[in-house]
Amino acid sequence: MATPAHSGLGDSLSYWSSEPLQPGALVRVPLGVREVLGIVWQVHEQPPDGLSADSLKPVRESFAALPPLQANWRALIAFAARYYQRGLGEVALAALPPQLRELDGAALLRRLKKLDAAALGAGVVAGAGAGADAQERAGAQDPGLAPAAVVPAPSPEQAAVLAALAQSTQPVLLFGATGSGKTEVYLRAAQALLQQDPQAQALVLVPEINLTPQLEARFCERFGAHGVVALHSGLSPAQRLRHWLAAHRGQARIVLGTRMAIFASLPRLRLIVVDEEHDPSYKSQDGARYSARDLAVYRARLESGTARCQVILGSATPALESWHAAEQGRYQRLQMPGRIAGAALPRLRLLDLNQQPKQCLIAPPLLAQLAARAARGEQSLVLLNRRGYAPVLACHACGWKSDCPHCSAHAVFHKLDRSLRCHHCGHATPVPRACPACGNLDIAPVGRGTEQVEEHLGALLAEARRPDGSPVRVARLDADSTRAKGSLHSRLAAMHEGEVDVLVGTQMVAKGHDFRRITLVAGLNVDSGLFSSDYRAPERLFALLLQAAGRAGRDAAFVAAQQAEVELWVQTWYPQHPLFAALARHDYPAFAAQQLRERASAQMPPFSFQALLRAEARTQATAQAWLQAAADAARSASLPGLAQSTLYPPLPLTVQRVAGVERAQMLVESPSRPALQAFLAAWQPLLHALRRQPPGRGLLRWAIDVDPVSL
DNA sequence: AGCACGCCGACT
DNA sequence: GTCGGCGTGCTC
Repeated sequence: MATPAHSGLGDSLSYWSSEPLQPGALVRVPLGVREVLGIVWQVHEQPPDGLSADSLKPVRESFAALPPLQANWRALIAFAARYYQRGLGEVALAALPPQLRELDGAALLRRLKKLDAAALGAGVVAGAGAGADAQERAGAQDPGLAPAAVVPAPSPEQAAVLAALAQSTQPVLLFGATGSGKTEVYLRAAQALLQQDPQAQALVLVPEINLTPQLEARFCERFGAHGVVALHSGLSPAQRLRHWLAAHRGQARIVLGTRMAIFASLPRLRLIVVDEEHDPSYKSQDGARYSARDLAVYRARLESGTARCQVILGSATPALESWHAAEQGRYQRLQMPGRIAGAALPRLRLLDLNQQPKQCLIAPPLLAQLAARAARGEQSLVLLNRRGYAPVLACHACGWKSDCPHCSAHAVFHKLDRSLRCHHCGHATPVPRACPACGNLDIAPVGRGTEQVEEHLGALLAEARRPDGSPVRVARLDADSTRAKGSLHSRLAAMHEGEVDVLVGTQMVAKGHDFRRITLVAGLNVDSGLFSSDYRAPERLFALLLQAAGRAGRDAAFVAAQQAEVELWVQTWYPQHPLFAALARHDYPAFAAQQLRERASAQMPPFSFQALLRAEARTQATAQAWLQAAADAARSASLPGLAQSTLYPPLPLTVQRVAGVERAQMLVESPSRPALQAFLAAWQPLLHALRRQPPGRGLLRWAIDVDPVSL
């Protein structure tokens, strides 16, 4: 009747209970020597499939104070487990707040009482803990749906989209330029639905934890803080449990979160928003490798069985998969091409590096622009997708390079703390005085990172002045500079206050942040995105540059007052590349059409479906041998779906070794999703068995990645 | 996945 | 003599 967190064993285990239990009820059951949390999945009158009644252990206790997990939630979990080829119990239990696993019935009851008392104190919900009761009252009290004082009137574009949303019965792809006011559409769509149904709940997903606070602020401002909770891995275990319970008991009307929030228990879910739906962070890279965006679409359809549940995928640069679905009519496309209040879209300025002095990090015309804009009190954003000072340190005498001892990658030179750090495994060593191989003192950094750009800009702009005559300030924003808690916030605040004129950073700076005085965005090292072996690289580059460009010129009044030229500068050796032509016109549809033509002719996703079998072992040969054995086993068993699928040869990953572990993978591709699914489902038990046999001996881990986003 | 048991190297 | 390394196997 319950499902503990297994992988090798069947999907569910059976227990007996003297009390009647409902499907979805949370229980504690004995498993081996310990007692674990389980979910009642099915209730049988007789012990199922050959189990005798006396071989069953009893359910220790059930959490009667909590309403059971609903059928729709269980269906979502079951689908995710099946589709992504993982154990049911693993997916189900990973979807629950970890602290729930530690609590017994009495402790949970205490927690619920405390929460209800606190809520009562705050004048919110007076639930006694019994689920339906709590949900009734949550709805009846309508926590915080009073609109706040200043609600902007929707623009004509927003109004048209909202009208279309009200009629729509399909998943909606909201294709809106950066700065077109998509968030306002989410807010109003949520408001409309929540007002229609006093118990309805909305789920809003964002790609990164960093983006939740500002979105939370927007929603709280509009709806009041009571009914709004966040759900992401940055919360403390206690907060996470509290917020999860609020959602599960129907007290939270709006749940904001990262990809994991797609599994939140929401008994009255009526709206799902996936903001920046193209963002690769929606694809989980460990455990069950699910796509929160794809599950959002599935979940909305599931919920629609009971009542209307709308799903909105929003982006200025949709994933090609989503764009293709809209072209085919599976999704309804709604557009907001203009920026609110008539703000201009940045003009593209390509800097041909062939025409510039050799080895220059920042071409003179760009440097002049940065100085000129700072002099006028305008801000600039400089984007470079590499942390550290230089990606590698090298000895020119003997050819030594600062390789990580545990990974097949260079250790990055960080000048600020004089360390060599591997960005794959975290291994760090002090920078050597001399070449460790030949003793030569002349070892030098090769290539550039954000630290170096910050340093050089500081030096190059030393003579430049701001309007008040003070020196120009350069700051850096990347994972290193924001490691300390709260430092991201303080750096962003400094940027907002206008204390910083030029902000150098990794793609972190491109996301979401609303800086009013930015008029120039520059991309320094973008060419790797043009010719990468990863076929999704151009898509990602286009999205990154357009998203970064979207940071500039958001405040139309400021731009007008400054008479500023809002520009996106890109340094490249290939200015004639077609990607830039589409970028110059901000023409995502043309770019997407061109990319989709290429994908179609090469039979790549979304025109084919892929899965990866990944293996990790001490040696590359072991990993590959196991993958080969897996392929051989599949062929000799002629598994279903195999005839319509292609198994490619095992290959090492691009970064072959990480933290001393060799990694290899094998691509499976099929023009038919059902065929691929059938094949994977039949393959999985073979893989489990193969793990035990000779080729699997040295294997450390294996996993299937369905719909992988990086190869 | 946890978490036991179980059999071989460096420490109080 | 133990502490503990992770290989192997089990969980209704």
